[in-house]
Amino acid sequence: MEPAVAEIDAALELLRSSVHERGEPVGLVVAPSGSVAMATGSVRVVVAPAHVANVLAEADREWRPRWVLWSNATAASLVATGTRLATSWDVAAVHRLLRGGWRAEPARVWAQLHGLDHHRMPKMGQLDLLGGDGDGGGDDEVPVRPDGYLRPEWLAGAWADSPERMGAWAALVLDVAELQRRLLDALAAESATVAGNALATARSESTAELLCAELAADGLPIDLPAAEALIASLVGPRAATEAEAAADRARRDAEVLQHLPPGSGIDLRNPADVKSMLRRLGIDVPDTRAWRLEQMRTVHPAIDALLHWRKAERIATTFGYGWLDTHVGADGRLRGEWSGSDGAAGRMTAGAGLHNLPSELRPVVIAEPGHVFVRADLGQIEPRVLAAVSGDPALIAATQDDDLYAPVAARLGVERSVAKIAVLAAMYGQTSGTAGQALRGMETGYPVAMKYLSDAAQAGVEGRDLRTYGGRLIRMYPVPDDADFRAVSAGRGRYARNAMVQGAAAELFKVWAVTVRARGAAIDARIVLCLHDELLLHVPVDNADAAVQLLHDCLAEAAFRWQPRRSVPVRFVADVSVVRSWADAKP
DNA sequence: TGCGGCTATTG
DNA sequence: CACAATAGCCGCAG
Repeated sequence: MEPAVAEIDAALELLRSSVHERGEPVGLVVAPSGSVAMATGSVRVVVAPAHVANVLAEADREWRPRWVLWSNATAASLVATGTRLATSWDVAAVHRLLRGGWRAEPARVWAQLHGLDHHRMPKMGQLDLLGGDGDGGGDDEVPVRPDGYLRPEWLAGAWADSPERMGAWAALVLDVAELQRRLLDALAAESATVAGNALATARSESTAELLCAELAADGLPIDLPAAEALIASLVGPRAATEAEAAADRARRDAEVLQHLPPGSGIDLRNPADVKSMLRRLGIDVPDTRAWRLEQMRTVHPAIDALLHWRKAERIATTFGYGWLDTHVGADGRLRGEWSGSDGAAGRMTAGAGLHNLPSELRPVVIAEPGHVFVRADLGQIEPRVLAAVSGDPALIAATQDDDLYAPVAARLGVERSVAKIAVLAAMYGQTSGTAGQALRGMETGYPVAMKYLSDAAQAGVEGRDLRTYGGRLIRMYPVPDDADFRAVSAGRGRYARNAMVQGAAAELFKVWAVTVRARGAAIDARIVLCLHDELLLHVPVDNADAAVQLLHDCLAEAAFRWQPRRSVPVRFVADVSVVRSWADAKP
């Protein structure tokens, strides 16, 4: 039974006052039907699908609450019906921040917050053979069972069966967020240097999930005819039938095979075959990767042909017509799945080739009529982040330069190129080659930063968990007994060393991204791509200059918010350009 | 059918 | 290939 409109208005007014007067966050859930439930500590309201867009738009604009969501699936369903929220507390994102890993469904989050074994969570339809109630007992209308676990029926969707249940589900997510907030407070109390800003990270990571939902829905503008033409130029016209596709494949293969004795039966797609082919040509290589074969292009014509074949084959299989058909809509938008934080260090990831699009294909990423791209990438983000998180005074001083490697080279007394290798080697844990000599200079020149990195590596080797500057848990595990101990633990050391830098960089990047998202709305600047240290905005032509300024201003704001207690702040720089095609931005 | 290895691409 | 990621194809185990 639906409440009368007057009742809803009265309830919304109560909700508004709890947000306005007490600054309360609002739990928000969306049922499959499109109905929405909202809850504060004292008020619950359910809104029918027809009114959701209007009610949420006004509430978001007028009340500005922090919306509490179970996950970005909620944001995705809202975006699908035209609602974009300003800020959120994403329980799944915060769970990943607090505990590492990827899985963060409500049942698991709830169990772990309450100290319950998540391996023993009740499942749907499970009979309790020890004689208890099969459904866990207690009141079905309450989401929590007497044993403390959430009801599997509710988790499977029964929460949406009635307005009362929806209200309870929205109230529950609010309780979960409060428990998470307390854990973050405790974290800050126990380790002010490492996780003092974990609460801020929780907020920016949450809002980044809203951004991900929008990125997935909006997509990246592609000139579809240009893309078809480009692919055709690389692998030929689109095959009409399966047989035609096979013939095209055979024709490409023949370009390589013609350089070999006939009937040698080489499968170019089988690396072992290719390797034995090379051996018959008198070439012995440990593997057949392109960088290794590159130097041997002139040794035998088959090698050059093979490398060309590999290039075309990649377009044909991964970035060919099938890719266009699957991921580019009729509206010319390339859409992929977005994740706000991957399992390791917390970078954003994307599917559909959005993060590994070959540079050859970038020319077809073209702004829509009346629009331009404003592209910005952060300069030398990782060493600057290392300066910030380690607090190394000399490295912080180096960040004041537009080119951080220039003062580093001066301090080490080496060429700039050597300084760059040394800094990167320190962050990645490289010890071999030319890096070794330069690294010794780093030890004396930047001891604080180097100790930060070696402490991280040591923790990794010993299997001790770490937290990034923003509070993300980097889970480390003991090296298994049967493993090659030295090799595996060295790998763990490199992984840990890098995760602390890459993870912190990802956190700063997301603060920047959500700041741009928020401030950019006023000039219709939409983020259409996030690429680890790069933002691509799609902007009306007339607002391009404003967007350039916006990107710089938001970086300054993000850097300030991200490193709140530094008396000498690290300087971050962005290279910004206005372009019609993404390819035009390439330096 | 799922998984590890190899390969290619990106930051 | 020093760190991270997605993705496709191959051979092999089950």
